[in-house]
Amino acid sequence: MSTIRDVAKVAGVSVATVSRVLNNKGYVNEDTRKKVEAAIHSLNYKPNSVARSLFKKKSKMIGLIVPDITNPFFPQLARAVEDVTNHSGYTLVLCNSDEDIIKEQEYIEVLNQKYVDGFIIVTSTLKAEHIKDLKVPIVALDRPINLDTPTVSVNNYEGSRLATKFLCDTGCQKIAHVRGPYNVLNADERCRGYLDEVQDLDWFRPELVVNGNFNINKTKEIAKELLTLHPDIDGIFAGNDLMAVGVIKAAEELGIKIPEQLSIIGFDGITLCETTSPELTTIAQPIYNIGSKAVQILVDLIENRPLEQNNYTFSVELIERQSTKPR
Amino acid sequence: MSTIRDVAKVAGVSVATVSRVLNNKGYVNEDTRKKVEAAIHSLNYKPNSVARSLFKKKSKMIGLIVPDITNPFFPQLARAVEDVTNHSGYTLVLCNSDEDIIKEQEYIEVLNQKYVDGFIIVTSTLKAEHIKDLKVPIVALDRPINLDTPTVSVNNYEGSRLATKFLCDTGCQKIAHVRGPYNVLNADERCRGYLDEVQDLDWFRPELVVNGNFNINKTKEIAKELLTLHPDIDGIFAGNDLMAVGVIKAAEELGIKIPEQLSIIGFDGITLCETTSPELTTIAQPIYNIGSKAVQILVDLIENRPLEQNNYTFSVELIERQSTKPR
DNA sequence: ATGAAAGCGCTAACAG
DNA sequence: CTGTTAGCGCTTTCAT
Repeated sequence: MSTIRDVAKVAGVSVATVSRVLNNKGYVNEDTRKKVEAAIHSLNYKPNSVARSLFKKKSKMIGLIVPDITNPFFPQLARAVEDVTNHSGYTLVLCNSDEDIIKEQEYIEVLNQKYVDGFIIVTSTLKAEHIKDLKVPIVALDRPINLDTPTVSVNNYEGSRLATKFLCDTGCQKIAHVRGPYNVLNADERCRGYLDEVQDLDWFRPELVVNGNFNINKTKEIAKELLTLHPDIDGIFAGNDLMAVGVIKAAEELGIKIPEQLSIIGFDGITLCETTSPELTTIAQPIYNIGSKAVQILVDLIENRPLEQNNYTFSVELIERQSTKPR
Repeated sequence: MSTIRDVAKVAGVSVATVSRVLNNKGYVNEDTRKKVEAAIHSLNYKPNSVARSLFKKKSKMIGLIVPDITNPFFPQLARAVEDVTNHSGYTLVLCNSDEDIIKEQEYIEVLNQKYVDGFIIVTSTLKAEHIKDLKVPIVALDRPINLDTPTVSVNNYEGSRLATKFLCDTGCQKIAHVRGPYNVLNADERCRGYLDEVQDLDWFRPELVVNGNFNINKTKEIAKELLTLHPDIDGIFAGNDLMAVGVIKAAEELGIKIPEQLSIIGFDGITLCETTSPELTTIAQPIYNIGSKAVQILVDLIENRPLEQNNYTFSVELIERQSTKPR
């Protein structure tokens, strides 16, 4: 590996001049520039990014922390984030926190040491106090951290009303909700949307809301219980697609026909919806767009461009497939 | 952020001494060590890892390059790799190459600049020539790169014979194979296993092997065609689980009952197998173990411990579910 | 056992 | 327009 000194020597100039042409900064005569470029080329010189980082306290890396890389929603999201990150001239470091605040903090610590330029974080555990000492910008994705932190998410409340209304409109008479974990804001919002849509209807009972914890197997068990206890349930809105799959599994084991006897609708719009039988009707998030927007905002912040807004809320869309009756 | 100088000043010693206690290296008097540790503590000092990297040309990071993070096999693998990486005191940088040799090379280039200590690579495009200049160790995972590069994979050939034999044993009379992309070694091996098992049987025809490219939708289309052309096919071995799902979809659209009329078996053993209806019989790889072993080897290489073997081949296991007839 | 000083490869004043 | 030089924060000889 050749260094800036080697280039300077070959080009017959000083390291400062080489640095200037490298960074397109300051005056440099056209002829010397040519000489330097030739030297760079002939030596196949690449500036050492660690040395650069040490001086600049920047790294051209951004960190993405997600709670569970094995939930297909996050690879799809990460894919979008990676794309835009690369196109913006940065490198993505993808970290999996297991929703564990210790791991989250360790990753933040390590990456911070490495001078990452910013973070995109999906978290329900990290609070304002945990990030207040960070000198680099942060964008909260999917779930807000606090009001000060720029946030990109979708309209979970509207989406869940849409889902619930759709079940009503297609003839469901008793609709249950399998919600995600408490204190995960999107799960709470989706639950609130469901409640606001149905809680004044005469068939409504609080027992129709159960917690599936964003987990297939947990949901399968709890849905079996629910459907056994209330055999007249004919519609279930699951707080995410993973849990909707759990509901399908439960119905299957109980010999309940979908959608004839039971309609199911999920939330997220991951590709998994198309692999189940029946394929899953869902409220689809614009996954690529939210990932992409989060990076754009972060890069704007890193490069000191002012933000137009602090919060971006995307809208969701109902995608009708086979797990619900046609409208 | 305090520096080693601040610590030295507070402790009343030189930076060299601080460095010595930091690294547990060289002689340092017990009392001075205490003083230094106290200073470190009181300043909440953390050594700057970029400065350290610059000097040592190491970074305590390892890079993992996978071809497609949205194929659920890779998140599961990445999860294992991340786990062991962290436990070994390293940080994982997860990169998605889209099977694109340009992106692979860019990632290698960038990470190399950042002094990553080693790479774990899953690739079918990268060849020996592309990595020969790398000074850091590399481990090939899932797919070999060349004979010199330590490789961790599974016995694809045996696994596919096992799958094919199982279809025969459960009464299938005409078995087709949906293979993965050409020149992806595991796809080639799985195809070879199938062929060696059936090509001498009288019903065998070369047209029974079709290419699904490791892709659900591609497979669905091609399987519909195949099953229409050869309605007497009663067993399909798919080269991975994703393609097996494509086959399920195709059968569904054609009104073919699984497993009564058609048995399907996949390969990989990803969790997706349990979300389909019927659930998918598959040849399961020990995903966690292969990821884990790859890291162990890489870390041994990085830390100059000799390798016991250059190649680790794990065995696979048949998991019977609902997409095949019981034995 | 400890300290002074050189240097990892780069950038940015500052001087000329 | 170009060169000299002082760091960025750390590790490691080499003296003492």
